[in-house]
Amino acid sequence: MAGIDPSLVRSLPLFQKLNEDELKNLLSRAMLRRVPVGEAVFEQGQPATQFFLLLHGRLKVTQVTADGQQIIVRVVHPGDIFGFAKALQRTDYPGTPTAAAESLVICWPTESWDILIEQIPHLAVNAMQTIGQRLQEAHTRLREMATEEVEPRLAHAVLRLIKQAGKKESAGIRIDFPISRQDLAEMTGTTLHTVSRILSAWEAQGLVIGGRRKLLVCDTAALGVIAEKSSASK
Amino acid sequence: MAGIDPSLVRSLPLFQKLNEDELKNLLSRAMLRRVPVGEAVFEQGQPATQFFLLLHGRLKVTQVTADGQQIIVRVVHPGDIFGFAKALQRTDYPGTPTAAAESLVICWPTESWDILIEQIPHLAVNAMQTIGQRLQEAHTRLREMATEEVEPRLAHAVLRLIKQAGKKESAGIRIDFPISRQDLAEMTGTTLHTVSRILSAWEAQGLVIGGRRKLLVCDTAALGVIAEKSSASK
DNA sequence: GCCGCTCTTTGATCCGGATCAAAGAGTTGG
DNA sequence: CCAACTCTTTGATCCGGATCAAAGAGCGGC
Repeated sequence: MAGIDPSLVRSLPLFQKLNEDELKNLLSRAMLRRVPVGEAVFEQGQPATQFFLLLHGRLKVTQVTADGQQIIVRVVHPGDIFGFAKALQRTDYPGTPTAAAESLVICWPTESWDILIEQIPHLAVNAMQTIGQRLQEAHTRLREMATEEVEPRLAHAVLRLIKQAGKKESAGIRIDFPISRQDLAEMTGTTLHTVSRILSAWEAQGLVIGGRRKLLVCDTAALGVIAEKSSASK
Repeated sequence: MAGIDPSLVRSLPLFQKLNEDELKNLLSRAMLRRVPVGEAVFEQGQPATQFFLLLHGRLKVTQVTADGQQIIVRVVHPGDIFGFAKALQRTDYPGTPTAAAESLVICWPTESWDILIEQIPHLAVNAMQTIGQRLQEAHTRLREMATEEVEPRLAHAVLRLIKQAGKKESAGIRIDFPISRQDLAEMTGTTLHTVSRILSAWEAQGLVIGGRRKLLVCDTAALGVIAEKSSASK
């Protein structure tokens, strides 16, 4: 009913294989929603009534503990589907996706999931791969958290962000959305103080250029070395 | 060809809905394999040529880093499918499942995955849910690693093991497979020394009864309190 | 342009838990 | 029943990074 323009999503790999009618049908069930910076698409613990696709912008997915501690479990990039709790046999959302930049999402009611899967078998495969990749990233981060010190962990996190959201500039590669020291701390399991100190040190060595909610990486290779350096120097 | 007895798997929820012929067809493509204690079903990094179902026993899935550090990513319990890298768009196995107890697994060649999915749509749903649960567990552990101190983390890990592999006994609930202090350390991101100290303290308080590769939990509730205690005492 | 806010930087101190070291305790095989 | 492992316990020391504290710095609003 909303009548989302098919051209908005035509370029996404997920929909590449659909014909005009299928795409129209798909979009007829959906709604478009703008999410201003700082606003959450939904809240952790709420009943999962919709699932989503990010068109533009960037979302940070956070989880909070009972005592108010927060971590960033992942970043949602344009083209990613998210909030499909239904497929995971959940009735509520496990985290809160907050707009780090002005964002635009497509929403479907959860009831549509089964119908969509049936119409687009490719969607099921895609969803499975998506979850699979997230699982691998989660395991990688777990291993990092368990075995590495803070500096290599931060280097890994920054390299991942560059790979997922890097934008080439003359001076280096910029992380293409606003990210604070606090955010980086919540992604690596440390404090903003420690992140700040490390980034200052990197900046002194010319590896990165910092700034308020900004980060520009000048020497990717050097970061890679830091990321791989083992804590055992022997 | 191998002719696995259908009665072996009939009780598993995964196969409940199949009729006799479907089950026979399914098993005709599979092989049965015994895995003695300490042996790996496959090795991290090997090309994924098969996927598996654990019938009996228990497997610890480990990942090693370049510099030889190891962590336990998860434990595979009877009835779980594992090693289905194909579904995740991987060509090699991301971890090494080692038998913690004498185990029995069913193996299918990866080529069978697509055929099986087609014949048992339920299998796809099941696989998706399985990965979904693992993802949630991974995120939970990430949050714990990032925000909690060692003692609550260990308590959470033990409680999870009890839920997944607990066996009621007169004196409490036993973790139903051999698990060492080193294993617990690799599950919680600490050292065997610290695990040993904490378990000793718990034993002194009557919460658990330890032993060589053994653990019996007497007071689940008290462990729950430890697990939830916030590091901030204010 | 100046005020107030949020975010970042840097210094000083402290502590949880890693590391180093070595002695118990079960278990297996000869 | 003893020897040789492997696994666990416990003590002593040390240090990475958390915590506490406070001073910059960029940015938006009026």
